[in-house]
This record gives sequence, C-alpha cells and structure tokens, in this order.
Amino acid sequence: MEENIPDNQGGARHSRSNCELSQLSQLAELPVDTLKELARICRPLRFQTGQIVAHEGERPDFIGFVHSGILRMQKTLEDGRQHIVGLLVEGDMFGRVFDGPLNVSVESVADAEVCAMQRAPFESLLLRSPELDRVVLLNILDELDRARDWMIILAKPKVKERLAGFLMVLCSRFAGVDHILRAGSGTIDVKIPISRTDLAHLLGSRPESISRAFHALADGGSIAIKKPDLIEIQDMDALCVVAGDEDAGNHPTMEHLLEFLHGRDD
Amino acid sequence: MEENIPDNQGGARHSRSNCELSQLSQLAELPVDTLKELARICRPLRFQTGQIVAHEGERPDFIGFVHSGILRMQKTLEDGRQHIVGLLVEGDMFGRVFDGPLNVSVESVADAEVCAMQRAPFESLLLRSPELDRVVLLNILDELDRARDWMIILAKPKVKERLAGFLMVLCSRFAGVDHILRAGSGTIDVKIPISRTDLAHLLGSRPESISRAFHALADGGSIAIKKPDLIEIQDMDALCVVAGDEDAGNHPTMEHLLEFLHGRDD
DNA sequence: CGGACGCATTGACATCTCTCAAACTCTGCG
DNA sequence: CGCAGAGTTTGAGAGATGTCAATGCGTCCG
Repeated sequence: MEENIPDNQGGARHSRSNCELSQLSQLAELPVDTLKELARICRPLRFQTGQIVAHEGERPDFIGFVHSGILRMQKTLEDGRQHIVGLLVEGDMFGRVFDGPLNVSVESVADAEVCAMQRAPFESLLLRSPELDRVVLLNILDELDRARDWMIILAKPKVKERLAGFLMVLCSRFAGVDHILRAGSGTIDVKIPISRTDLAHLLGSRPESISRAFHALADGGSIAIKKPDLIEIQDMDALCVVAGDEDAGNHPTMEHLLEFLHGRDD
Repeated sequence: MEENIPDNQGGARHSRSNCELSQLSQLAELPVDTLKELARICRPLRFQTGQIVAHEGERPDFIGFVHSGILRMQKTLEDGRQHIVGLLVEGDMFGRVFDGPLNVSVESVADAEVCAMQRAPFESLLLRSPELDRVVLLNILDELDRARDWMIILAKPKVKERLAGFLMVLCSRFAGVDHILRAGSGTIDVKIPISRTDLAHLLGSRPESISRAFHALADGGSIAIKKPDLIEIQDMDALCVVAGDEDAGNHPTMEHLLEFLHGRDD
C-alpha cells in the first residue's frame, strides 16, 4: 500500500516543479534528449531528518537520485535493530532497476532532496538510451566497489582500525559533500553523520568501545575531538597507518583534500 | 602487457571450441540470436587450482562468466596480504563492463572453467541486446546485495557469530554447487573452499580463533567437523540463532535444502 | 618407509572488547 | 534558571580474542 512515491503518504514535499538534473555530475554528460526525458518523469521530493524514503521489502514505484543531503541504507534484523550498510550522498542512486523489492531501507540522515524517477518510464528510457544505461551500470559497479572496501574495513580485528578506516572513507568519498567535510586552517573537519550507537552497529562494536576508540585515536595525535560528532583530522598519514594501509596509495592526502576544499570555498 | 585473455601467458587452456552458454541458468532464457552472438565472441578457458585469472589494477580484455569450479575475488593490501572479498561459482560474472581496471584479483580456488567474452564485441552486443543488458545489470545488483549481506555478517562482534553466518551463506548461496554442498542422510555436508588462514582474513580474525570457533559450534551441536574442510550441518536453526538471525526467515531450512539436494542426486 | 612441509589444532597468557553501571554534557522546555 | 531526557563518556570486572609457541595430522617426495 505504501509502494507509491511517498509524496502524500510519506510526508515528503515537492520542492520544485522539476529537478535540476544536470547538476548531478554523473548525469551532466548525458545527451540533451535524455536529460529532457528524465526531467519529464522525475519528481523532486524533499525529506526531513529521520524520514523513511523507502521501506525494505517493498518495490517502490521510483528509482531515486540523491540531489542533496545524506541518506542511509539499512537492513532490519530480526530483533528489530537497524543495521546500516551504506550512506548515500549527492549523485548516488538507489532502487532496483528492472527488479523486485528493495532489500534495504532508505532513511534520511539530514534534510535531503531526492529526484524520484517513475519506474516504468525510467526503465523504458533505459532501453532507449545506452548512455543512461551505462551511467546506471557504472553507478552500481561503484557501489559494489564501495561495499567491498567496507568488507575490508570491517574485517579489521580492532575497533580502532575499523574506526580509522571509516574516517578515511568519509574523507575520500564525501569530500564533495559540504555537510560532512570542511577545511580548517591546515586541518580538515569531519562531521560524523550518525550517532555512536549507529556507528557501533556499522563497525560491529558497541557505543562505549567506539567512544574509547575515538579517544584512543585522539591520544595518538591523528585526530582531535572538537565535539562528539565533529572530528578534526590532524594527521591523515597516521590515521591511514592505524587503519592498516588498506589500499596502498589509494587514499587522499591531507594536502590534496585541503587544496580541494579550499578551492571550493573560494 | 598481461591485459589480454590469458590463453597463452596465463597458462589457461582452451577446454572446448566453444562454451555451452545455455547451461548457465542466468543466460538460458536469452533469445537464440543473442546466445549465438555470445557463443561467437566467447572463448572457454580452463584454470587449475591457484591460478590467477585476472589481476587487480588491470583491465582484462574479457568479461568472465564462471562455468564451473570456484574462484575467489581478493584485494591486495599494502603489506602484500590478500584479502578475500567474495567467491564466484557457476553462473557468476566478473569484470567491469564499460569501465576501467578491475579492483579485485580473481583466482581459481578449484579447477575452474570460465567463458571469456571478448570485451569490445560484448559491450557492443550489450547495446544491441536489452535482454543481455538486463541480465548483466541484475547480476551486478545481486552481487551488491551479497556484499551487503557480508557487511552485516562481518559486523557481528564475535567470531562464532561471523563463522555461523559464513556457513549460512555457503548453504543458501552455494546450494547448487556440487563442490561445496552435498546431502547426507538427514544432514548436509559443506565443503569449506578456503583455508583457515584465508577464512580468518575473510572474517576478520586469526586462524587459531577460527579453529576455536569451529569447535565451539561443534560443541554446541549445530555442526560436526568431519574433516578440517568438511563440515556437517546438523542443526540449521541452531546455526541461524548463533549467526544472530540476520535476516528473519530469509535463510534456507534444513528440510528445504535436503529436498533440493536429494532431488539433484536422483 | 621416513622425513619434510604445510596446515590445523591446542595451550598459556597478554590484550582487547563487551557488559553493566554511573557520571557527564548538551539541548530543549517549563 | 532548573529540570528532564537523550546521547556520550568513564570506570571496573568478566569474557572473548590476539599472540606466541608447541604439538598433531596429512600429503608429497625422495
């Protein structure tokens, strides 16, 4: 019954008459025709913090593109707890094209704008637009890679290592998201978008251990805890060493990030 | 230089003049035309245990479909250790369509037959065959789901829970693979396709702890260790409880599996 | 047949993490 | 301003895991 675009039932509001699809970097290079068709079948939705965008086990009538804000994907365990399996930010896609029900729930972590593509016309357009098809395919492949990176982080035996890996992911993947990363004077501030409890579930631990791991990293000098949910990265290399050097040279350097972030502010 | 189909350099041997593609359940329902075209651009390769099928960081000239045997995907860490991020069995696909280099290595765990589709004609065919395109898309979506299921298993705090989850995955996903699952008289035998050391890497632990966890499960009565790499599932429900009931009702029952496996033997 | 080798197991101990409980911080509200 | 509530932090003890070393088991090969 709730398998429709949640514009009425879900409490989401239309933000504009149509999405500014070309702002999404992944879609920007599509042919004009395709973009026009996308705009026609797209409905912009707006979600407040904590709202459910899509329910696990349902088959929403839309494929979502995140336009702004942060969403989280989570699975519901038998005991009712929620387990986060990924975060979605600007440019990310969710929904199962051509396929059955979702097996994750999607919930907004911060106020979010989502472009909802009606399923049937979107799938039809996929068949006619090889370029769009390719964008969707690559998006899913990227998501798969990120899930595998997570697997490596989660397989670290110590909480401190997993937490450091999590911070590295935040730095490398969410650099373009203003809500999460900001440049300070020679340092980088990271906003932790989820609570200690959720972070504990995500990293396979408990809130207390997460807290201790944060302070252990701080004692090591690689980070500083400005507020419980605001971390200052002081030594990216040290953090990377703690994380276990997961991907040799594949992580962003402090200098690179600072340059990028300051460049954005100008 | 090694980015070609490894028929000469890699030591892989052609097994037949062409692949029996229609045997792959995922491809069986494709139109005859598409299957014929696939057969034309496909080269069957055969790998012995331990051979490298594709190297991380390279962009192989082919997209692989596993025809038989077991392969493992792994990432190389900075210290040279290999970290397994997934197993591939009959019907699975690997390779990055339309995209850049692989970020996993693929290595055969048991003697394996792989159908190697030449990249360029395969991508060309994808554009002309919506059915094939859809098969590829769904395959990747399934792989993504499996990776997320792994994340939940890996986030369990105790080794015994993660190991139980691993065994559940083996039961639910590899039921059709003769190398892994066999029905006994009222019980199910699972062949563990990787060593304790690799299993420890996969589950974020150490070989010694894995060994202890196996024996703890055996003491609990849910499994029996017939040989180090041959486990008898005695109580699927108990195993599921230990695993933490990750997906309520989403796991196979003992009865279902036994029925399925015996049906296959007849 | 025996010995070397790889792998799995077992034991002992240090370390880390979980658990439970209490104190603390921040925010919103009367 | 004080209070209540949620979330975070800290502390102490029990439990689980990592670590190191030694032993057991099977296979391969001389």
